[in-house]
Amino acid sequence: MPSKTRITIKDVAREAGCGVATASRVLNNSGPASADVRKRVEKAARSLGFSFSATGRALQSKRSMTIGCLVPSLANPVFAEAVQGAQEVLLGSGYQLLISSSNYDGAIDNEAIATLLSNDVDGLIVTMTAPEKSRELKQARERNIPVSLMFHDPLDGFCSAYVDNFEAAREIARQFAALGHRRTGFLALRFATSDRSRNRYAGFLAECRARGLPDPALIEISEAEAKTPEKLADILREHSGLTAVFASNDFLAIAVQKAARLSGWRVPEDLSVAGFDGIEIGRMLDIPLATIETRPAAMGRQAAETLLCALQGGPFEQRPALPFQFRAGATLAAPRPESPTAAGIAPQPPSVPSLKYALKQG
Amino acid sequence: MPSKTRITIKDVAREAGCGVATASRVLNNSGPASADVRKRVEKAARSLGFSFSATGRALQSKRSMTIGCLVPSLANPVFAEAVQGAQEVLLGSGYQLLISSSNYDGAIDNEAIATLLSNDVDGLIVTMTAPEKSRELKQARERNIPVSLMFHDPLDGFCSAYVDNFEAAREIARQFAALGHRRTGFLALRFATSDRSRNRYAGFLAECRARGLPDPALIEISEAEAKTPEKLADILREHSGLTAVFASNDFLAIAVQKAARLSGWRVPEDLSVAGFDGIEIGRMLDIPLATIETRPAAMGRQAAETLLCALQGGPFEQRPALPFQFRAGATLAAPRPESPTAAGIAPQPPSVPSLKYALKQG
DNA sequence: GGTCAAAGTGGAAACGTTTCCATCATCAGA
DNA sequence: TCTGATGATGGAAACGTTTCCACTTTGACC
Repeated sequence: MPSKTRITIKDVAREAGCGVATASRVLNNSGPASADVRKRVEKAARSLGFSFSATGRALQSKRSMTIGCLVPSLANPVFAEAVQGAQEVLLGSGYQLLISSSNYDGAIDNEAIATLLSNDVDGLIVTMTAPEKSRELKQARERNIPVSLMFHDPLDGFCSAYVDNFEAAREIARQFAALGHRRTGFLALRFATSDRSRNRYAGFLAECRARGLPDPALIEISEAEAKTPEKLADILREHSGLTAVFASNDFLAIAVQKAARLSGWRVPEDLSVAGFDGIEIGRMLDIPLATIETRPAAMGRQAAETLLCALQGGPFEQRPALPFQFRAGATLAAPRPESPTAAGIAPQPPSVPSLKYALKQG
Repeated sequence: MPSKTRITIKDVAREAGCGVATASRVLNNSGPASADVRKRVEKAARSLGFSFSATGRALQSKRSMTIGCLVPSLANPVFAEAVQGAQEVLLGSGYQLLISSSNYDGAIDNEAIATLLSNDVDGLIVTMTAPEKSRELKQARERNIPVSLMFHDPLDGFCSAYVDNFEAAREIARQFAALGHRRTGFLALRFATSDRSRNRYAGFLAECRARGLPDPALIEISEAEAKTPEKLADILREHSGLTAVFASNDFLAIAVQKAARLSGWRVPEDLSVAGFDGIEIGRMLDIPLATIETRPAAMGRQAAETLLCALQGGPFEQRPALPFQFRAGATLAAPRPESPTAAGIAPQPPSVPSLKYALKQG
């Protein structure tokens, strides 16, 4: 077998009959060269099929043209879309995305960052369990490597592309309250490891208290339970008396509807349900899902843009939180009047299924 | 600002009072070293916070410990899950994933591969528009870089982790036929650029013909149409007389149901619908979606495993196609008896909503 | 005490690039 | 014709590793 080894700039220079310095200048358009040698070098490069070794370049220029990206999991469409957004921004920039995922494991988070750092990434885009106490993330800053967070509230010296989970959750509480719900619950997945989940609960709780309503029940569930409607139904039955449930993401909200159906409850007549994230499919459902609409791709784009700006010598500055929007669905209605706590409050018709909405471009 | 520059093995050697060769041997456990110097080097490395530069290593060892991965888009959960699967396999292996996406653009596909190659990747995992005619992919082979395809039927010298779309689509045709459907349609997204979509149609068509049924209508739609149920409804109305539609993926199948509802049709009484992929959410729906269940994550895992095996000196061999399984839902029923073509065929009850199923581990 | 093998050690080359610097030719202006 | 400037060119160093090789030290055995 011919087993061609890599073709280097030396090969090109030899073929063109010039020095490597000249070949480099020609191929990079980075210095003077006669028309003659220029032609020879270009021809040689083409005929040999030469392409630069990013490694050689990185070593000499101290810039790897690589950006590290860490997310909990690409199996979660929210993160996958964010990465896709970042990828799109980076596409024409010359930067490559080195990706890692931790499967929601805090220890792996930090390991992954260390690995990315030792891969000489020029910047980092990160969503992780506990950025505020990550030694590795601090190391990145000490090395003057810009770090863009995604989905997290802004932190110390890092920028973040995020949506205000606290405020968004308050909006859900408002919607529930406006319909007359008093006994509500928050269904939390990965509460311990997700600051998003915690912020959503905090906002939900704060607004309920501000309105003099009882504290919402905090119902933590495992991933296994989240994807098994039967188990979910059992859990919901343990929390009888709830008239509205706020699920910490849309997928969970859809599972809750399935669980409700298994228990013989109707949504929204017997139970109102709201989600979070605003995945596309929620609008396609028979009973469109009420939810907070966010733009994960826009977060990825913003994180990448901020980073790119810093890498190109511009300022590295925090931008305002990305907008969210309440999407009315058909999963919300007033609680049944026979519920004693809701007595006296006039029931309202459920939201119209397909409401027009628009989000500012992210 | 202190602006610490990178700490190299030279710094460690100086701090430990030994040569770099010795420091390297200690830190890699790759050669003899006295207990004394070993201790000094390790202490120095720790106190300086040393970590290897992957770039320096790559340059010298000619192995970048990096695997390039190209998919059409991470916004499609099928691909995102596949990448996640690959990532999981690679996690402990020391290999990093360098990722690219082309947004279904064949030109970008090839550019992206060229870029990955110039990043000295040790292997490639690829899903693209036209692998069979990609010059860049051939280049990879000439450089002896192993290439694992995903989702594509096996090709020339490349291995592929795939599911047999042709056979799977035949299964859908069988299910339709068994219920008595004659006038069927295939709803195709990105037919021109997706061999998966084409293979599915081919299998569907072949089985219909084998049974003496009329050719299914091939209905190509745009992405904009796919995510706008109103437009989809218009399109479906143009193809009146169809009693069953096979959508080329689950998301589309769900959109079809929405569209049918908009037209006042009921699923499955007025229209049977089947999807493809087997996304989790399909099972949570009010009317669970009949579909072909595949395991994208398993494809990613297999692609990565095959590659890893080759990179570690083992054989690089094609494995059999990954299993698929028909998932019965509630979106399938016999056509209405008033349909003249279906007269005389006994209508069957719709499939049970929640059928137990199991897939062999991928 | 002398010989030899083994273990310990560090200098230097190599990987592919870019860039600094020195050299050389050319040419305009005096 | 000479001077100085300008443009073209290539040698060599540097980036951070690993590994080859040569050298020194140690210790065992006769």
